[in-house]
Amino acid sequence: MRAVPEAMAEKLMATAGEFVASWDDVRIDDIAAASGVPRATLYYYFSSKEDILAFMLRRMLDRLTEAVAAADDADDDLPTRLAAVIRAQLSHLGEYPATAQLLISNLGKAGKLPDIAAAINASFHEPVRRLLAQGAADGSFRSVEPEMAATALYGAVTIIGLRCLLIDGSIDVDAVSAQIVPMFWSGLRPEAGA
Amino acid sequence: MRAVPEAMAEKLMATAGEFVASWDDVRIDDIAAASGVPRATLYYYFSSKEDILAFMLRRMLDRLTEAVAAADDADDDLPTRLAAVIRAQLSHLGEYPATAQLLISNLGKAGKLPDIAAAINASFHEPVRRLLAQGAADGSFRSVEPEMAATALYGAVTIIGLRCLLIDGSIDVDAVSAQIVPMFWSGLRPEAGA
DNA sequence: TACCATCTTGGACGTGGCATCTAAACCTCT
DNA sequence: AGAGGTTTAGATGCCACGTCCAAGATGGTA
Repeated sequence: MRAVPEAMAEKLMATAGEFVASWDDVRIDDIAAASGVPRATLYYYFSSKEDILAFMLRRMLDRLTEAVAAADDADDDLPTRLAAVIRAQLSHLGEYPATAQLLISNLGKAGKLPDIAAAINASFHEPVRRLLAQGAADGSFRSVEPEMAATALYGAVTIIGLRCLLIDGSIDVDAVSAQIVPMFWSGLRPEAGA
Repeated sequence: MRAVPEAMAEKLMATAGEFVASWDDVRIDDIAAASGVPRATLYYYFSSKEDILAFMLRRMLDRLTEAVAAADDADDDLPTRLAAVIRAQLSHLGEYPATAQLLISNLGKAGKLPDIAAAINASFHEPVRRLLAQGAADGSFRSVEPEMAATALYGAVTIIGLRCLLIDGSIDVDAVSAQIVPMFWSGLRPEAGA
């Protein structure tokens, strides 16, 4: 597989919004027209339509992985770090709404590609799992099974982000964080003093 | 659209497992062969391949809606009812793993069908939202925004269920519930007395 | 400049799967 | 027995994907 030129990658990512409706209904010619990259050129770099999708998803997830890593400051305490990671994930979903929706809408195809599945894990699941495991060990968090708790958080954050995108068209990261982080922190149990 | 005979519906649901790999890679002829329903007959009842998928998803979701409604006993207190609803959802995912995965893998296609989206809402989101709203009003739950909290729970439960199916091949409802219900209830905050 | 490898692109083409159509059975009533 | 709905096999049209080719552009090197 040839290395995709940066200019072309940008053109593709910029037009991802056109394809959100339904990947199956998008023809290769549509992708060519929307991105300005001729069809023959697309096939020079990509082996199939699915390969184009995989490229866009991988690129989006790689950026997310970086953004999450950058947001996680090892100097802070664990609850702060967890909140920062969740914020970064939400914020990234809001920044690349089209590719994010593309990812969710095509989990089936994405799941078949091992590297995409690994990228999802690296961006969403693994950072959270690590923080939870650390926190369970040093008492910063209640002792929960890190694996399952991480999955729960991943599911909650992703679906909430997606729902915001579908309903509002964008994500108000501050407002959403303010809602959900305390919920993760304190649960649904009523305040003792209330 | 003609009413699908019950026998045929059962045949289709029974063979859903064959199609999990990737709906796109399944040909109409494969569906015919696997289910024993001839191709021409399929087209007598369904207008397209997508329509067959929609039918299976709708049927699965309708059953889930019923199962959740049946599990929710209005005589119990709200935390118990919420736990029961979550159990029912998990249990149903485990009972129909093939269709459940089919649903998640094809959210994109499902999203195009408004009635499927409504059915997802009716099965997963709405029952939880109602309980949370009630609980916030009468003090059984901490006062959270029911809309967002319901989405969070829906995301967490669904993704956890799916992950169990992918990794273990089945869902141990008791074990999973025992893990996540306390987590939803008490959050990640360490026990005061710990 | 001349040359070569790589990239870029338009257009023609083969293939395979979806969906349609037809017509022949096959019920199940009345 | 006749009418109206159902079930089915097979032929066909169509459309999108992916392949191929041949001609130009580009850029580095002798």
